[in-house]
Amino acid sequence: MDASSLPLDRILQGDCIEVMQSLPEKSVDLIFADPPYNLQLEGELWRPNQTRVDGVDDEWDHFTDFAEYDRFTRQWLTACRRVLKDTGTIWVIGTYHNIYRVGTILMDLDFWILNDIVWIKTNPMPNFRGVRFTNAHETLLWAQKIKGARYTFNYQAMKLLNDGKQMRSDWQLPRCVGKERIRVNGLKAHSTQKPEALLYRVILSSTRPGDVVLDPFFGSGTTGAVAKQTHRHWIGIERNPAYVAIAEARIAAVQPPPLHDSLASWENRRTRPRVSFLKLVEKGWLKPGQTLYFDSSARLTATITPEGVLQCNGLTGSIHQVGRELLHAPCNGWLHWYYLDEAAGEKRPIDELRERYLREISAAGT
Amino acid sequence: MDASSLPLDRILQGDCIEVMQSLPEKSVDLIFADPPYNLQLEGELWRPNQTRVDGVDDEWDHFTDFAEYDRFTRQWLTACRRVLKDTGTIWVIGTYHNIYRVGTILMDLDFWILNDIVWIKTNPMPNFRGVRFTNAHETLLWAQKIKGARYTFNYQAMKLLNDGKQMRSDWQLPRCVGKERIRVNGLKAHSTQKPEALLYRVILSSTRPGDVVLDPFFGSGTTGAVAKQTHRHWIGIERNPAYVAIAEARIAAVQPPPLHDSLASWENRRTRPRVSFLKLVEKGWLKPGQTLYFDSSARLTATITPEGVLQCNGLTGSIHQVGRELLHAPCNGWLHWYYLDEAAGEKRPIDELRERYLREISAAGT
DNA sequence: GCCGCGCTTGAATCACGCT
DNA sequence: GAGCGTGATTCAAGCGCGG
Repeated sequence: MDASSLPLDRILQGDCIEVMQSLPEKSVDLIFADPPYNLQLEGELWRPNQTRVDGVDDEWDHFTDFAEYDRFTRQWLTACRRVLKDTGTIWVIGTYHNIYRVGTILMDLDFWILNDIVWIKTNPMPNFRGVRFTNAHETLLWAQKIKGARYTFNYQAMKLLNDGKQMRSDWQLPRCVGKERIRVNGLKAHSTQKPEALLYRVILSSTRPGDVVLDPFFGSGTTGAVAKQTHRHWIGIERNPAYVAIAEARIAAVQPPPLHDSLASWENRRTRPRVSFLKLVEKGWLKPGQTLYFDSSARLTATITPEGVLQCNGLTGSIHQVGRELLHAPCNGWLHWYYLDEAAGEKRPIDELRERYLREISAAGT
Repeated sequence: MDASSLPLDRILQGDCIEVMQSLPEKSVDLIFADPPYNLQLEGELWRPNQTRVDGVDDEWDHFTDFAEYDRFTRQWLTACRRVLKDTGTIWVIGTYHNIYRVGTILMDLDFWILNDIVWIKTNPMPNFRGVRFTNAHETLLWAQKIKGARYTFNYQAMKLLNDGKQMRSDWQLPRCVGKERIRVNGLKAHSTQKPEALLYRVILSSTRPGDVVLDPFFGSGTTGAVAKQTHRHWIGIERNPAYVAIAEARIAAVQPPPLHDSLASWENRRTRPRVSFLKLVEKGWLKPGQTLYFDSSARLTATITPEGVLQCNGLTGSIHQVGRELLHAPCNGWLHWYYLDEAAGEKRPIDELRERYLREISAAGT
């Protein structure tokens, strides 16, 4: 099989080590791997209200000892290394049960760690017995195949995702719950489905549109869904046919938005102009005296001044500053204020006007 | 040297492996270790006898470095294991450069990880070149010497420190800056001085007053300062005489507050005396033959026997055992059974009688 | 339609001391 | 050291229901 025969945008059913060995070498740009954690749970766990916790006891998470887990880890990481392009990078997620062993083996196989990232869960499961600290995070390792090689890092896209400040190594995101969690007959389809927001940061930060993303432990297919959503190619490998079916249906339902007006198109365009809110007033798209609505609320409103700042309950400041006061937290005003679109008769986010402005000046420049 | 000759509240100048080997075994309750990790700059610290071979290729050199670091790590962790009591625990702090190797070796030496904690820095150094995520955290591993052994975790003290909710594995604390940072002639006395708030959580969570805390990489002495402040004994080991002098002066200046009115004192529900249900019958507060009501229900009832156990539908057992049968789940009987208070004409929880009993024996003891 | 309340649930290495 | 009896212990979200 040569590089041209790479099976793109498909799920390959089978053992990930064997399947990867059958793929052409140096052919994928990114690997995201969510391997078994080797949790080693013993006995039952009860909540204080006398209900039982439905823990992870899947067959795929059973290993006899550390040596077997290490051998397995070394094998699949070696296979990953072979299919990665020399400029490629790999992400691996885990908890203290396995991530220290994975990190050591990554280093031993000459991967070069670029960052470790902690996914801080806003809604972790508590420690019901009060005998340890609440396990409220998981760890992601990001490593490049070859130390010193060129790699993709979309600094500006990450900065925009983080309110205009550099993205840090701590990511606060909720667990995968609610509508996003896939259920079959009311039961969770996969015991460890990851949130799409997590994969969104992974894929957006370290690939470009059109790149190939491989996930050797595909599970419910979150990696494929987000890759498709962000206009990346994807390859999934999954042993369990039931998971394959679930992931296929899930990804088929994804309708990617147009590439050009999403963060997904943001490569390292460090020169992307920042837009002053005043520009929108100067364009006449918003007018002094006009009302803006915070988070689409009918009650929280502000008035635009001729200087392009907001007035709200005696408070005057930028869209970010006023938003910050209302939220009592850091605030990217572009993402919180809405204006009344009279033609449509509905509220629209002002961020759409920023995008429109950027398209205009971009068109003028070409 | 036997346990009685443990050199408490002192700094021992020397190589930590040798010094620990000279201490009595199974003698300390807690170890906090902040080991060096930068191989290239600090290699001499852990391989005094090694000579570097010129002309080796990168791969060999690279392997040699990891192997040497691992050997050093295994040596000092083995020495730690020897001096720890069987009920003892150890904390190790590091970054992605070393913590994955440390974690693996900890596990290989049969330490049992209790938690990994991420110290999220509220004021990290930015990534000036914009080529990675801002490195905004460090990792602490907390492990016990022997899996399944009893260990100290002051759950309630931690909960109080965290606004009444259980403490999580993510700790947001600033770096050591400002007045706390020790300076000599305007320069940092130690390049990696840890904040006292970090050690406060470590020591408070996992030791009791009077326990012995050992720090094999004592540096500027933060561990000793916080241990003294919280009425724990401490032992510091440090190679560099300049650091020893700084730490000694620093700790001498610490004035511990009274123990009793701080979180540093140690009391919780787990350690108060257990009450046998029979005691309430002996006191005459409940009588053989009397009826108890489960969860205040009128239907589920039980009869007290002279032996202080319950009879319920042919079932006989303790308040916990019978409750367990009724609930089909683990049950703390104190919180589920009610008795009829004839004077008040209403049902009252039997836990109130336990509280009354505890007050009586507490008053009698003083 | 909105609000508030109650129920459910989650990658979890989840007790401890006395006999 | 094993067995056994006592008894300590939960947070954020989503969802459904009733007012």
